[in-house]
Amino acid sequence: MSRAPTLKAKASILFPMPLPEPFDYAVPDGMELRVGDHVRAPLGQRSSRGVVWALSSDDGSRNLKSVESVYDAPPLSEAMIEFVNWSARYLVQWPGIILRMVLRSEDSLLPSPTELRFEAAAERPTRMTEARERVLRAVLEQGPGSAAELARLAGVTPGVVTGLAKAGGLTRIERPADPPFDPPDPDGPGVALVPQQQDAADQIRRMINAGGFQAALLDGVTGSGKTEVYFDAIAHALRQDSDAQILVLLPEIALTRAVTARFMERFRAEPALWHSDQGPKERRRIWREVNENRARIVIGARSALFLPFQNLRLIIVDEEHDATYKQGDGLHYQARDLAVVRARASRAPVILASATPSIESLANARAGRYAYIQLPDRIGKAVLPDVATIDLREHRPQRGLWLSDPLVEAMAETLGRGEQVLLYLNRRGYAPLVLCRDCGHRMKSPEVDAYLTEHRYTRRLICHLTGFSMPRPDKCPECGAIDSLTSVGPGVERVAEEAKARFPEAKVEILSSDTAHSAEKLLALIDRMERGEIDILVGTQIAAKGHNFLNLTLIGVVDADLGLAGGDPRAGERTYQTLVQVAGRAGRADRPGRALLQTHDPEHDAIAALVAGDRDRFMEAETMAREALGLPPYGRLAAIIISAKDPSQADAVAKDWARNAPDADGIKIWGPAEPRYGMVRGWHRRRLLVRADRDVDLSAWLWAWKKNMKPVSSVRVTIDIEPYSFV
DNA sequence: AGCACGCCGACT
DNA sequence: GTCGGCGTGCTC
Repeated sequence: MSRAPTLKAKASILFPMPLPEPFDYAVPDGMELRVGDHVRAPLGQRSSRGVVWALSSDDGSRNLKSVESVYDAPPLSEAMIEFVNWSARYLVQWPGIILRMVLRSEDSLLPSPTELRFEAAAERPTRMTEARERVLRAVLEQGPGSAAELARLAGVTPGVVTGLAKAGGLTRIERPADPPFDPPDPDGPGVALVPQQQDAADQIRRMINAGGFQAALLDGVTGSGKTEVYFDAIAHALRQDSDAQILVLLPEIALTRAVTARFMERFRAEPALWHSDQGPKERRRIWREVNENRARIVIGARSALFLPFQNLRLIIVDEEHDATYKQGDGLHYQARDLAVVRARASRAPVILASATPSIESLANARAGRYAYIQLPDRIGKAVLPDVATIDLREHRPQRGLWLSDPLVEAMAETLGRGEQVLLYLNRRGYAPLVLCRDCGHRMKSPEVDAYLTEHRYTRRLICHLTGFSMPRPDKCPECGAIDSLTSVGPGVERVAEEAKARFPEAKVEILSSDTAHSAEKLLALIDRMERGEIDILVGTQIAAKGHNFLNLTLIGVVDADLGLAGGDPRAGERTYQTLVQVAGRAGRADRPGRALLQTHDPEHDAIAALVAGDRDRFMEAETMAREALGLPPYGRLAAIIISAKDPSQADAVAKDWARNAPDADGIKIWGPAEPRYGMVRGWHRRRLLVRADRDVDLSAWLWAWKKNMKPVSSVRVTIDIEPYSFV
């Protein structure tokens, strides 16, 4: 008589590491495991955190190690696992690399630690001292606080606070250090939608009602009220499913304080705000709260895509065209595209919103893959500004100056009316290049192939790529000539200097990532601009986004040609989008604004279309150019970046990859070539570019290629799907 | 990613 | 004689 073998359970565990596949472990007797559970398991000499990727029965053919322990936390959802698997395959990365993006918060699986705080007690202790008196005053003024906080406020040692508490003068309260998020209220105060907004909102409501995945492009000009429309969508999603989670992706998180306030007002609860420079405590809190489905509305930068949502019912990607959605180092990904993947895995709708949609999204909308929702008109009296060009060939500023006469005249008029001016130039610092007049030596960054930018305010030369910086030397490091170094080209500091010289009475300020390096600094500057304490604001990219400067009526674009040149097929589109955004800053109130673009090429499609206010014409021209070249979305691109300390080794490996590419129809390989920054931090880089027809499964082909190549230690190979910069 | 193993230079 | 540099290889 044979006994059925007792089949034990086997768990495949994925670790957040670059391992090629999940590893198998025995499930010990009595351990209950679900797919998605967070576990610890022995890996080599150590114990590592991982996730149960699959469960099956163990045939006993291999001697497996056992799972060590299970975390008492909700498992990752099936949708999450599907998302990780799918994006790993798409991005040609081991799944553990993607999982590492998910498990970024160290101790968020443990219960929230508690912190001890003290509040005023009902009665005073019998023994009072001067120090205790001060502590009590601090509590009454400031409310409850930790011993350290109260001690600092009262100017005593923390011992006094705890002593007073022991004596009965204070009550101890324990509370979680990571306070839970309150549920949002879909019926908070909202703005009544105008008919065109209502139409758009109804379309999105129908998508939500239908359930399941669908993508939509919400195409609305600046000021058309897109935000109210997606607020309505969020409210609707919350009403349909009281446990729904909603993700709102934004490109520039530093600018979301104002947005956060709007969310708080509309939904009567704090939204979770996720971005890269949020402190570890807040990250831990948000990760846990998202995982336990208490953080219901999450506003985040691109990495919020990897948060462990349990019941994601709606994704909104605001300013979907924005280039910052493309992650450029470490893991290369395009958050807008992965948002669509994530929505599909979650069987939920995704809304891509923009006033200047990307060519990719427009093409998807035209082809019917995305629903196309338009908001053609500005709300209220605000009108789009008048856009005109100033031909720099005709109105050349004097040597070393950057503002043409017509622009200066327009500034004088505007300031004379008591209105504000924004000068836009996407270049930080004083000058983008410093060179020696005697020997022609150009000041370069030591580890990269890039020029140093002069910052006059700090009197330093800075590399914007590596962060390297040095004091501005007074003699040429090459030929030793004294005072021969000269600053070439304009940066915002230099333009501000010129504006000050032209308008000595005006209050001039600079808005760039150097002057607004913290959210507070940025808000303070924006605040002063709004209150009219600044007459001329000189700003970079950072000034182009989402503020309402009601008294701003003139935008001067110092160099509208920046970015139009070069081999980047997206340059024209990006310039156009930025110019529309910048121009859209003017005349948001009932006062019409105008924008003046200084250019050497007024006939260029992007500039001409902007002046004509004819976006469709511009997009049409760009789309046709891309189609003719077989570039995205009419073809697929991938870059293989090979880097090594030894340049000849980089060359050899790059050539080896090129030689060993699998044969396939509809695929073409260019290179190896040296990219723009051919050397970064001592690593020499080479690049292969792959173009594939639309119907080719480029990821599958790249996988075959990658598996065919033997990894060479000391040489790094990175694959970048849909690269953005390949000039 | 970690971590151990391994094979060559300057130290008590 | 040994401590330790980081190149190479493995982890169910």
